Amino acid sequence: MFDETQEKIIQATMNLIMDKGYGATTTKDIATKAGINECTIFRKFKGKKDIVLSAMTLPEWNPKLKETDFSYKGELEEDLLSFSRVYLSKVTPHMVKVSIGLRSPELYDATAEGIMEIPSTFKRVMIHYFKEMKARGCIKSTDYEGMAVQFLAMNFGYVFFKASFGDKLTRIEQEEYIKEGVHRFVCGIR
Amino acid sequence: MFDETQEKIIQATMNLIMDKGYGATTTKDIATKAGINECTIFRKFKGKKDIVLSAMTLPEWNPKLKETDFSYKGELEEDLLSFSRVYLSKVTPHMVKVSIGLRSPELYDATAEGIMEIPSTFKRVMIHYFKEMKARGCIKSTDYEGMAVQFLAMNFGYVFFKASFGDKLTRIEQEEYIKEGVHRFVCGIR
DNA sequence: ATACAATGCAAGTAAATACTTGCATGAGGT
DNA sequence: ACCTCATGCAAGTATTTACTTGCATTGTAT
Repeated sequence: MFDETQEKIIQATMNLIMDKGYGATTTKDIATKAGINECTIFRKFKGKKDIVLSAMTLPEWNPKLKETDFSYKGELEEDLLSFSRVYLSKVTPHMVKVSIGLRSPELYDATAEGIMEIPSTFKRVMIHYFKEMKARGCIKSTDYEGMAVQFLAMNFGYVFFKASFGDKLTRIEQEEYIKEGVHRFVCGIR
Repeated sequence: MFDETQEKIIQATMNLIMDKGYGATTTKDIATKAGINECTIFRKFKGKKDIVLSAMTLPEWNPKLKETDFSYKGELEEDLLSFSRVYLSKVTPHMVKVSIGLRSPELYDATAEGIMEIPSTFKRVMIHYFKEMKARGCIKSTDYEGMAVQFLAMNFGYVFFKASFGDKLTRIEQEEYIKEGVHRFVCGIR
């Protein structure tokens, strides 16, 4: 799909975007970081925007979340823990930084819908799961959407904090956070 | 502190930053939105950056959260609900948009510490509260930090989603979200 | 009325930046 | 050995943008 040079350019571009944002990333920056000449960028891509658009075709920079990524076997705590792990394997601090760095009028149209897809899918899957578990009598409330958004927020919040503040806000590790967090969440809905 | 013209400029600048980010906001944009001439900006402020720095001296654009903003009377659900309300009165979708729009290398040093202050204070207050409630026997776990971060994430996540997606991800209203969410959280820790 | 402070207006400057072009060079395949 | 293709290099262009300046105008307080 992309040759070596193009990959170096994409890599450099996305790393710079994570740091400084799209607008503040110059093509000169990109060339330096990629170890190539600036004009090579324009021989390989139509323009600066095209680099990002190309990156978006790669799962590395634009992970997709499908309903089929989730599986469960009917045990609340175990299932939710697995949902968290799937979510956090896609929505990494890395990806959060990218999607914030991409916020720019020139890119808004191209990226906006894609960015909402992951939380949207996750919410949908969760609602479906909660409904099923309610039917089986494992859950007390019928506030499916509320539970789904709360569970999503609990997971996303953690990643966002790690992306923004590193270990400065909390040193709790991801696995520990979700283990304890999911446990409390399950106690709350059971 | 600031005269009428300066306030118009600050208002226009911050609104544009919420939309497009600091880097993409031009002084021409600001002048147009404020209904003034571009050169007036530079008569009133040292430069573009100075507008933002001036805005940061106003509570409207840089809300502070103090430990004394929180009060409680020892009833878990009631207290946590009140904590949520205090948090959400400061961290509005508005403010989330501002702090994301401010992400820019030129402003990083000036804003970075301030941005972490609110979650940091909130976490500290929560940990203190949970410790006290544990001592009173109202809570089972001793994972104070985990509970605090989870509670923070639950609140922040909701605001962030509203800021990013409006009502497109969920139409649940804030008050309903925290009422149900806090209730489940309390069941989870009690 | 007069003085003064604030602002508009028009024109301009210097720097940054995305993007271009013509030519030289060098490595790999045939 | 030769050809081709990718890339480096150097120079350049057009545009945008933060910021400046000199002068005209207006509103307000004395």
